[in-house]
Amino acid sequence: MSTSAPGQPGLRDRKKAATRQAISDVATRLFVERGFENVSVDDIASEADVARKTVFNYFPRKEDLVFDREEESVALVRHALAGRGEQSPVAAFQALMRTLLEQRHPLLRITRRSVQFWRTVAESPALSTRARELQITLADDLAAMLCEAAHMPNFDPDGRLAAAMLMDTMVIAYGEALRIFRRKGDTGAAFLQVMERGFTGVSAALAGTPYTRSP
Amino acid sequence: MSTSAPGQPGLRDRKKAATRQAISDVATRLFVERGFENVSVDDIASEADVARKTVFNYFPRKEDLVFDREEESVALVRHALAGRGEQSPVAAFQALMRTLLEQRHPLLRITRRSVQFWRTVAESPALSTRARELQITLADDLAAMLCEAAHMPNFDPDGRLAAAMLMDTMVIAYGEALRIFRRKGDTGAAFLQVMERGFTGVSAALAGTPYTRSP
DNA sequence: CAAAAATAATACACTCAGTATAATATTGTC
DNA sequence: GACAATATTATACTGAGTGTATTATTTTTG
Repeated sequence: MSTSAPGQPGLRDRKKAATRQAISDVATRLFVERGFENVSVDDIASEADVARKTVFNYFPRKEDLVFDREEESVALVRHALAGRGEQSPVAAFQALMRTLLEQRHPLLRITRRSVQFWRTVAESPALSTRARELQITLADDLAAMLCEAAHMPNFDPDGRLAAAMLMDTMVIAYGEALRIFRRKGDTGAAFLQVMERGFTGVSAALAGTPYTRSP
Repeated sequence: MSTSAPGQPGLRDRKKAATRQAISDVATRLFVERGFENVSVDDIASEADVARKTVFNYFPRKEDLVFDREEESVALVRHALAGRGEQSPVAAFQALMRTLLEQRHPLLRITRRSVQFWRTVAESPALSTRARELQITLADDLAAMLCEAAHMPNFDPDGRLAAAMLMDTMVIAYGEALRIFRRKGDTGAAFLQVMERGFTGVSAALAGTPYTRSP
């Protein structure tokens, strides 16, 4: 059997990716059809023609079948903070979010799919809990990045406060945008309004700290 | 057998309270001794000389054996908002927290016991998750109370934003106070400093809304 | 006081998530 | 083709949480 070109994924890796995708697809379909709580990992495994253990192999927790790409948000923010030039850490974060919103980036854009996704999440206690856990993780990561950018130790309460408030702002703004979208079919200026209100508060809270000073 | 005076708890209720307390005590002891994850509900049941089902009867989830009195905080805030006089809802909340801190109220006071309690929580993923869930619940309750006090619908994003930011502020201030206490044996002004910074931000964020206007 | 109604506690059996381990099948490498 | 690496599977286990029917105890009522 011929080996593929170096750097290209081999047969094994392609099969792994396919298996993972197959499991994920089956799970998504079943969750939408019957709700997260009414689908067991056994159901997913047998429907995907795979051993139960294989499911846990790719997705350590059942909830991971739903949430499996939080890293990209972290990467976006990290990149923005790294190349923020003369901006303060907090201002850089805010500028990034304004840009993402302006450009209708997938991360913040509301679509029928995202509405359905978050409805599924809202209907499941386990998924709601997991979503909040992920928010905490993101806030922790954001806090660490803000602290580093501001040359402060990463337990600094001001950094944690900034991160938590920024995260709340985005989550609540997104939630309001979802709500408006459900009623009117588009989000109007709701997202931006809530977001700017939150940003005002964060800027005021952190005024006079390294988080709002240029480097 | 004679019936007790009306209004007084009867034998049945006293036994219930005793059983509940006994289970809770055993659980607390075992959790401190061996850690939350290393104690099964079976362990607690047999040590407390009670059926496994009885434990779940009183404490539907294992985590409830650790967190079992969040209502009193809600009651405190509700009472303060109800009798706030000419203060705005946000100002009333802030005034309440300043008072509690000033008076070294058990809810905010840091002691060796609370340090150990939160250490136990921090060492257990399940308990940390549960603590976060409770924070969400409290924030939701607070949001509902703020919205009602401001005569706004309870899905109002401004109310949710205010509640989330106030809750974050308290949690982070408390966490910082815990940290300082562990290092220096008292909390100094850390709690107040973080708290006031957060309050500044919340007031700025909600400026011009019903949440910061007198009724 | 005795019988009946109410309910706390128990016994038992079950589902499901998640883990551990050893065996088997498949792929990559020489 | 042989051998090493690893993905998958079979099997069995722990532990949380639920459902149900039964027993024991308390309260109420006649």
